[in-house]
Amino acid sequence: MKPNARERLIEGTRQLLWERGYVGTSPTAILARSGVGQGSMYHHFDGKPDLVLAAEQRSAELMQQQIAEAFAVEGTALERITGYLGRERDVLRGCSVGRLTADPEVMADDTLRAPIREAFEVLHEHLRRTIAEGVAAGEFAGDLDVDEIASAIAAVIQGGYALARAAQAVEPFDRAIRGVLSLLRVSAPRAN
Amino acid sequence: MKPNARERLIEGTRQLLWERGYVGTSPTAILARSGVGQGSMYHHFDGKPDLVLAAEQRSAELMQQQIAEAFAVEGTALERITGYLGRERDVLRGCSVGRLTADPEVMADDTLRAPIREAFEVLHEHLRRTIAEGVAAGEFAGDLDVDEIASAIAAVIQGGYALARAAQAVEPFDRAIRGVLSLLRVSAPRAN
DNA sequence: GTCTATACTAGGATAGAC
DNA sequence: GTCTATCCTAGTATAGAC
Repeated sequence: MKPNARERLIEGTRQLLWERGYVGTSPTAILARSGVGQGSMYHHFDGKPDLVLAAEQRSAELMQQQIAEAFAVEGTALERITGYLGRERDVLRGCSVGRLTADPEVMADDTLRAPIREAFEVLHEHLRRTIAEGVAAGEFAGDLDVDEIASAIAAVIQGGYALARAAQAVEPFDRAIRGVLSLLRVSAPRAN
Repeated sequence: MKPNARERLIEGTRQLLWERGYVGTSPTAILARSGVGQGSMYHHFDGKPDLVLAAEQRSAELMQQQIAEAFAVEGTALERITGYLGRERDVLRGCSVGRLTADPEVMADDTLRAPIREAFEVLHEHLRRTIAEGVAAGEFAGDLDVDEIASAIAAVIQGGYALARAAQAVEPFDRAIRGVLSLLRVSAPRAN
């Protein structure tokens, strides 16, 4: 029961976009990666942008699933945030969604940019809500701006990938994550 | 006295790399941007990788200059860090050095990766030292790991660009910066 | 639906004139 | 040193057979 051509094209394109971005992803490479022929691709999709959009939507969907799962667990706010940040990640590969922010073709086209924007909005909303709960529970300092902290945490993840890739080592990513978590922890009202 | 062809090729390539990355930067585009002819390019450089390396080195050099300037000012540790984070930046354009971490061709080649790695090392070192001074001066909590905080701050900058580009708005970048600074401030020993 | 054949443009580099 | 002409391959898409 091998997956159908359409599915394989989406997944092949998704992988290539993740590794090489929009310009770096050629139809020829997609066909080779997906193991289908030229005609099959143009039967299922209008062309490269159409196929890319489908692949982006898939990546965004997967990211949103992982976010939902990570934040659905029981625990304190700090535990849930720590859990999401500590998820198993192929750090040197980076983020399949964040990678696309580097592509001018994607950023310049509102349709192609939408899945990226939405995935980050969903992450921000989960972080925001969790941080607000933590503040309410006295876990974090009450004078923190929840949107600012949420953006800082999301940025640490994305930027952590960049630092790690530059060093070709996972350590800078892990350090950055531990750093922001230690700041969050230390921000706790003196009660603790 | 227009700049010579060599200089214009480096600057044109630097701009294109910044916008479009390695695969997205074609010799043809470089020539158009630089206003020189084909022969001129292959006279001064061995080919695309050689020219790209020169352009990368220029970007890394500029980044290191800006870092040195920002951290050379008088002030508390927090003021110097805030100063660097608040530097004037074309946020939606992103980081000319960080952009290249997305390129597999650059990351896979140690020579092409070196300028990126070094620029981030220099930034890390300045942040690390400044944070250590802040801890010594009682500005920040003493139980913070300076390397972790330095990595977190560097990551917020790079990740902030990604968030801003995804939203096509500067606000997420600014929020992330304010967020990490507020955590740093709030981490201060209760003395304040 | 999927394949192969074909077409056209652009990427990347060389040769040789000036 | 710089330019134009030329070359070959790969990117992107269409046509039409099976």
